[in-house]
Amino acid sequence: MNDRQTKPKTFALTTPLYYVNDLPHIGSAYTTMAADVVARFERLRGKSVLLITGTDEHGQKIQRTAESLGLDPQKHCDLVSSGFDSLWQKLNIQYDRFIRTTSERHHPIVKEFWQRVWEKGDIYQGQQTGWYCVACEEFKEERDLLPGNKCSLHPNREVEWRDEQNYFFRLSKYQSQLETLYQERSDFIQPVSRRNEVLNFVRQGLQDFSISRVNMDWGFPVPNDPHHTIYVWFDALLGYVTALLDPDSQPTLEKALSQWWPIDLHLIGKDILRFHAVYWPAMLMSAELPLPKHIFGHGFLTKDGQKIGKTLGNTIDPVDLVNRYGSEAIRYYFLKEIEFGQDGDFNETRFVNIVNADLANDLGNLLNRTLPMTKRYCQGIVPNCLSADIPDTHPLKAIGLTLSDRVAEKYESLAFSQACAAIFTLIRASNKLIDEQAPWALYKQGQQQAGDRVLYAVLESVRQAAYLLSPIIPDLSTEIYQQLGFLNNFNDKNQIYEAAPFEVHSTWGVLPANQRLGDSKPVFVRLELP
RNA sequence: CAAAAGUUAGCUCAUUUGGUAGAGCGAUCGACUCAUAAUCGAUUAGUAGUAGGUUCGAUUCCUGCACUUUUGACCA
Repeated sequence: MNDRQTKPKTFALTTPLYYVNDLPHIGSAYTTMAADVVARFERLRGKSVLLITGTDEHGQKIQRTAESLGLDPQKHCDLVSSGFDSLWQKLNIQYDRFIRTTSERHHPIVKEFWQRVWEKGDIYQGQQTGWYCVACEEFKEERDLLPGNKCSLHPNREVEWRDEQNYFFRLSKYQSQLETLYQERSDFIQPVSRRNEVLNFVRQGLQDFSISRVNMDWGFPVPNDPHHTIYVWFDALLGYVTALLDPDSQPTLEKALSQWWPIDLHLIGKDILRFHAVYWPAMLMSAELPLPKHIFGHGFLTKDGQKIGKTLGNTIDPVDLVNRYGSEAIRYYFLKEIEFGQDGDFNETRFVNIVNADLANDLGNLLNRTLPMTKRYCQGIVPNCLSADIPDTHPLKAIGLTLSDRVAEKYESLAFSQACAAIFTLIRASNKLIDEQAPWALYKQGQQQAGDRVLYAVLESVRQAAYLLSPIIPDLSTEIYQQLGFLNNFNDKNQIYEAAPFEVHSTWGVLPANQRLGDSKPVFVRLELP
């Protein structure tokens, strides 16, 4: 504790700032749930945590989408942005900052950063020439065009020859610095497969990229040249910086970077890896600012083994999903059943089966079969039993003694699935112990102490499991804790560490003997198959 | 076309440095009754994509082929 006061441990992490071109999809929900789990885990072990999420709202695509809907761009952004926010509420995401790139505090930060890079000599005016597809809003390589100068994605539209002045960022200048970075900090980009992608890309040689657009005004003007608008990515990445500002502090780089910088972890989908692993560090090098510690690019989701896409019409609506099944089931499935980092599949039948098997049958029922016996044979209080009286070789205690360290290691490496697997070995062993020891028979035979030991060991194991699972299923863990007679609420982010510190509650044997138990009822109701 | 990753029980995945493969889910049978038809046990199944090579021995190393996925510069 003293150590904590003299040297406060902080942890800042981000989700992407989601583009408000459309309503949130399941992929955004997936990233955000994972980020929330990391944030909750770090808070649980006593760190000061800043979880940043938000929305990216500039760019021509937004402007055009708004127009097509007959809306003012800002109005459109407000609507979609609040859609993200309300989904995060439904999914029980405890973010600390929600940054919108259209917020007025963001502009001075972007301006100042631009200025800094400009003074470094890393921004220059150049000519962007090439075939431009208006529908894509992209310059196209000649080799990608269909016969007749048609865009391959929009075969009914001819591309246009553009020759425009743009501002460029000297990315090429940072090639060797970036390569050194990847070399010296091999865990900067995770997982390894993502790192290799980046290494390959960078090895091929980096070209400068344009960071401004003309004929577009939904964005920030380039300082001293208002005909140009700052390119949306340059603006968006800096949202991570603006988000660090305290609500009442001045929007300056110095203020923003004074407290939480550098970011410990950028959690992203693999589609935006390059922006975070190449452009972003180069921009920061140019501005002479410290770099984030880790970038983790997770995989994509498929549905029933098929790529998800609007054209296929097989999208998963996260709002619909959470309305039908609740946040706990969804959080659990995506974190437990999908190897974080790899691509993963969502199949509704499988989802229901897994969640029922683990949360209702194994975990929920374990508590629900034990509490009634405790009521009947122990007057509704935790059996009068000391952990010290239970040998370390006891089948549950033996697992529980090393579980905390193993699980913490898994959470730290973002191996959520493996964390769950480790915890569930304890839960399954508990169900097994009850069957083998048959405490109801022990009590009927008058063997009170033997029965008490069984029930204590099981209740304590459920408690430990609930505690360690709380970053993933906080509502369920809270319900379990309360049925065990605790008052803790795992959603109370400012007090959970003080009330139930990790060093104590993550270990086995802390359930107080004679504690009065709460009311018992199933903590997780089985889901119906679709 | 090029590069990278992958192809292990019906499904989702594990198998630190090569010694004939494991878990969860599902299925079948049995046991028990404290419990949310829950739990426990047993069974089930894999010539580890394919064809070769190195080796006493390869899922694990090398090569060819097939299939899947990703990347190949500004698509959040």
